[in-house]
Amino acid sequence: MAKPAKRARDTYHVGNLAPQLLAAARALLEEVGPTKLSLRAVSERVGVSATAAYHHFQNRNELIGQLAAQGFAELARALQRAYSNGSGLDKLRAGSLAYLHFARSNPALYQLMFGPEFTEQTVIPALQRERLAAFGELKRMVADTLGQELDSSEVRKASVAAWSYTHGLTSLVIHGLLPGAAEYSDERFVDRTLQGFAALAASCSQPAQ
Amino acid sequence: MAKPAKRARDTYHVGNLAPQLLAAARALLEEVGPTKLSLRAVSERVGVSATAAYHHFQNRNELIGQLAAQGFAELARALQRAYSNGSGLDKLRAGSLAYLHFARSNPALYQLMFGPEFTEQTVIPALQRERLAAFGELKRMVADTLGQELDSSEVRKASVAAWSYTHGLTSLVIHGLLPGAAEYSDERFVDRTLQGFAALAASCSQPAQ
DNA sequence: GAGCAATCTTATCAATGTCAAGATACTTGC
DNA sequence: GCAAGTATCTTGACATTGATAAGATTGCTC
Repeated sequence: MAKPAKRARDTYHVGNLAPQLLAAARALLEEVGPTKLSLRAVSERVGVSATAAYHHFQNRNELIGQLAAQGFAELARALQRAYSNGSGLDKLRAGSLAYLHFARSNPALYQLMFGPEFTEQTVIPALQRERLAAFGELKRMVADTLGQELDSSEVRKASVAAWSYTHGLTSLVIHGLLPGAAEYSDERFVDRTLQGFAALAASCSQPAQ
Repeated sequence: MAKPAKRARDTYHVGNLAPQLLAAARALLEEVGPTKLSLRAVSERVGVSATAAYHHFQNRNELIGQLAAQGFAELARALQRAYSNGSGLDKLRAGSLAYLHFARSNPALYQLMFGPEFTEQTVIPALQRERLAAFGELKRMVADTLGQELDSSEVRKASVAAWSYTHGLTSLVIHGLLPGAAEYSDERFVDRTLQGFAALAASCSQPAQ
């Protein structure tokens, strides 16, 4: 039986709060957008007081940092899956597709992951770690494609190039800066952009008439 | 002489406030970062009450929207200047350099320009206009390089590719996701990334052994 | 079961965006 | 010139939010 319950608050949460907060924040993030995620709204959704989160996270930045870290971990897994399932030369394209697909499925999370909240001072260790892990996954893909050492200068340069192009395209799509960003398919964006690169590369190798 | 000045507030600002607010906001933006720009701090810097801005801007979003629009206008000019000063095939590289240089000179502004604050609903007309103008400038550059019509499908695809790569690289550098983001030169980033693309393109054209 | 540490709540504060109402400066018709 | 009206600016206030401090509750340990 419950104790006398004279003044016992009937709403007293117990245990396992951090994961629940993260899950609620993750869901709320996509509902309200990356700039409007408030700790209070997250706490209310879990059914807990406004300050309970401070016993599990140092501050708001650590909570959204964990969210972003979680995002990078998922992105890395998606890349790995796509690459191992892809065939031949299409493997890198499959990686790009998976990258874009992840971002379009979690637009607010993606914006948070690359958002202005995390500077070199305010980045939390978990986020830094998952970031590097995701980039490492990409480097593995590139090294495999190029058939070169993972830490070679070639691989580093090509990885930055691949990441730049994919992240840039994704960022433009997510922000709605490209016409038809809402309805077009992932494949269309990726393939058209690859065609664009081919055209640029061709015009660079052979001087203009 | 001043009037009796019995209750006359000695701090009563007059005229030309909007440009002053924008200038102060622009400066403050780079000092405190794109997420911590408050209207009150801007107003205080100009020496005006906290709510004076509301007679010139509908809300905070419109003020920072004007800032972002201003940024795109400057970016377009920088691109144009670089392209017209460049020589031969280096013209596109000169454009990329100018783009990266602009962003590294105005990192907070750049993050604001591509930040999560402006969705398709909350974007103001001036920002939309300057965005399109800047992208138009890039399309002109690409059309000239390819020697094709400005509104051709080829040019559109190549422009998105060029913008994706440049924006992606810039974004990674600005956010400090690339090692040595602070000390390396613009040229180093751009040239190494272009080398990376060349390596990727080569490995795609000739199947792996 | 007493003591203790972890967890959760309530109360509170400072900062911020925003609105409403009043005060001040500029402009326009006469 | 000046009175009326409009644009501009200020004061005052409110709701929301991140954060801290202090007290209440729970579960663990001996």
